[in-house]
Amino acid sequence: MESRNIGEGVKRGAWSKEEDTLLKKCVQTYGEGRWHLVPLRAGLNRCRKSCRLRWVNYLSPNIKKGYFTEDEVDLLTRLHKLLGNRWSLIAGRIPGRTANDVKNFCNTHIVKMTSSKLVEKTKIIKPKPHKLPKLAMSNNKPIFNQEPQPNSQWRSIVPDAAETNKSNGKRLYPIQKGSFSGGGTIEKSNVGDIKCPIQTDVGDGVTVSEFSMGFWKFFEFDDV
DNA sequence: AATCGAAACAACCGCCACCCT
DNA sequence: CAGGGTGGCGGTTGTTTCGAT
Repeated sequence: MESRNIGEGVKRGAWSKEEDTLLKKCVQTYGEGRWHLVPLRAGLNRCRKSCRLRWVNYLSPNIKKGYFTEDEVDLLTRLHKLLGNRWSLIAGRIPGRTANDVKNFCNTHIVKMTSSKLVEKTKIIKPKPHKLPKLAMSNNKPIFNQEPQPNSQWRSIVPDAAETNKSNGKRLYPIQKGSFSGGGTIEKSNVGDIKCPIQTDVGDGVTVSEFSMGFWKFFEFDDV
């Protein structure tokens, strides 16, 4: 790939080893974030976005390189069916893989698979009414970070990981299953089948749609 | 060995949400 | 509250690599 200098003299195109070294040193010294300061701190003639992208997709020590394993493909396929093109969200559930990796993989494999006649169309099962223990509510909103009840089925609510479902604007709250301790590596043995959404009346006129996949459980609140 | 098309990978762009002033 | 700056995301494009002919 040729390097191009366009516009304000900021370098574009492929990164050299020297640039990688400068960026690595900078992030190791100052930490991730504050990307607008990185070009200055690192002495790089690159824009903030380019620096961030290079680190996130290539230089970060957490990145797993190489082919996707069978388990990863299996998990990725399930997550893509559930979440659609939410690449960063999917990548967050597959240790070591970046959103760009996931996106590239899906663009070359999953799109092909779903357009193939070899793959059966996913059967859509209509949600069924389902009663769950009533959630603690305040002003028609669920209260998070509550202590798990002795007999509660779910615990470790993760409000920081809440996402907005772009198709309907509702909020998705991932909740970790109580039988699994911690948020460690996803193993195939921990990942069960994706279940169809279940609608639950939690009281106060609030309906919750529930998805579950392995030790992750998603609640989608109709009132937000 | 050369050529060509497909696949894989890397990077850019535009947009949007959030935060701060 | 409004506006600007920043970070992050998804879509897209460009380049490289690989495999078949």
